Amino acid sequence: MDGDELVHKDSIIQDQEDSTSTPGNVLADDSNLSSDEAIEPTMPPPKKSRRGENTKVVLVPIGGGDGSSPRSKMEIYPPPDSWSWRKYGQKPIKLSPYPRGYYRCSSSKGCPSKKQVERSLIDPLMLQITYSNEHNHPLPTTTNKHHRHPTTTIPPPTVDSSTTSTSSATTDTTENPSIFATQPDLEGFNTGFYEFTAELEWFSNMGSTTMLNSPTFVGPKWVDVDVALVLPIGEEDQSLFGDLEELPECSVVFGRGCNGEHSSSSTTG
DNA sequence: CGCCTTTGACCAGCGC
DNA sequence: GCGCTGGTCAAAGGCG
Repeated sequence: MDGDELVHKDSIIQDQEDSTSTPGNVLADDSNLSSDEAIEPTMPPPKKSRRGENTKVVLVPIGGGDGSSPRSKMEIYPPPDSWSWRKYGQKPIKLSPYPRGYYRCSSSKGCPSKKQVERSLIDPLMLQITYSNEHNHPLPTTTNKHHRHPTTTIPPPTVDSSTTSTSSATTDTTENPSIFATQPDLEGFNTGFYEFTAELEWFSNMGSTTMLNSPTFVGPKWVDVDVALVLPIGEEDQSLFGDLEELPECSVVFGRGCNGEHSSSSTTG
């Protein structure tokens, strides 16, 4: 399961924009990423369809570089990107044992950019972030202007020894946020690709990126990933998505959802 | 004082 | 046409 291990340590980005983009030019598509949001003329009318929108799905391993058990579930930090996100809702997903968080860009009033954060079905250690729309404003120059520590009183973990290590006293994450406060050499990343990572700037912060081009599990089913971005993630991200803890009732739902698919990819150890 | 998180309710879209 | 699920809005509470 070496291959799977890779996924656990890295994140995966994929364009989920209808079929306008072909798997073949996914890499070249990065240059079109800026225009992909521009909605091509062939795009269907902007009707309020709940799917098939201009969205980018990102799989982020919350297992951290070490891939050890998640921690700091009691603490949540702002999204590890230069954008300011404000949570405006959270709902349990039918096919997912974990709730889905809805975030909206608060960097600008009229910014339509949104993102949904949910934990992967097959890999509880993976976070699936779906970015919608594009920011209609420049990236905040002041890195991490908002760095609050919302002492979100998340209900005590369901003591699920299978997924959580019940590591309560883990305040060491307070050090990691600093990495977001100091934007690394993004200039070295100034390419067409950056256009795309503009909203995923935190990815570029990682420095190391890897493109994948293989089927990836998206939501309740596997799909052909147009483009996948693999990068490491810090445990601060785990904290960020700490609120995506399993739902108490999900144990039942999860049972049917993780039939063989789940074990086929995760639970390597 | 301002901003963010949390929770519940309501509305819209999709599938059967 | 009905039911279900997903997505968004609004109100309340808490913290910096």
